[in-house]
Amino acid sequence: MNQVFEALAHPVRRDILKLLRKRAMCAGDIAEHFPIAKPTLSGHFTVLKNAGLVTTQRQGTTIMYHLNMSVMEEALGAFMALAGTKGKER
Amino acid sequence: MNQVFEALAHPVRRDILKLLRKRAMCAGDIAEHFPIAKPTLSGHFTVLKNAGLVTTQRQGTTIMYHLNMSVMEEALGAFMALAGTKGKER
DNA sequence: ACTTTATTTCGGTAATTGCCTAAATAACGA
DNA sequence: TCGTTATTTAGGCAATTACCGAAATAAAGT
Repeated sequence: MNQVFEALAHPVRRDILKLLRKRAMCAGDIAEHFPIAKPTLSGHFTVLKNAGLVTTQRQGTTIMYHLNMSVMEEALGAFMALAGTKGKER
Repeated sequence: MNQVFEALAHPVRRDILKLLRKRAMCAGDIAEHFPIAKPTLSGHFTVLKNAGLVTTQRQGTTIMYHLNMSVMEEALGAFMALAGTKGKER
């Protein structure tokens, strides 16, 4: 869980997650949304992957990045425990 | 909000918040819960304070640290927006 | 004014992070 | 197999972070 919080600490990584919330995307498509070099983004992908927040799936020459919702939910739960919120009742 | 996520990235800082969730505490009392030097903890306090997650209030020689619930809730909201959860309906 | 207690600031070091360009790898089509 | 496209890995650098011990500051009691 520590790796998750560390991954969330960088604004670009949070923006990547926000993009992937809509749909899975390949590295190149994601790169078009940011003014930083692709190798730098690749490093961010690695951080997100190691945290379990995204999964990858190669499709030919491209690699699709998927948001891992279950880990997102887990992190949300951990955060709520921290904030003192009882849970996500509805 | 970025400062909040950065503050949450360190496990010791998250543990400090967890402690303060129960009750406000002074720096010395908090220090007893961690095997690290007081100047190091003082640095963590500064990070939490700059993020707005805690507030301080001097009482004589001691300084009380209070959890700032409103900022915690804000952060929780930002996290939920990230996770795609609609909100904290109940 | 001096001492004690609580906490921070200072000065320094080792490790990590974030970024880049250049080079390597992977998959594909001609 | 050669060239093209997509992405990662390697190498390097500047800035930041996390930590410590020593010194400074703040408040209070004697």
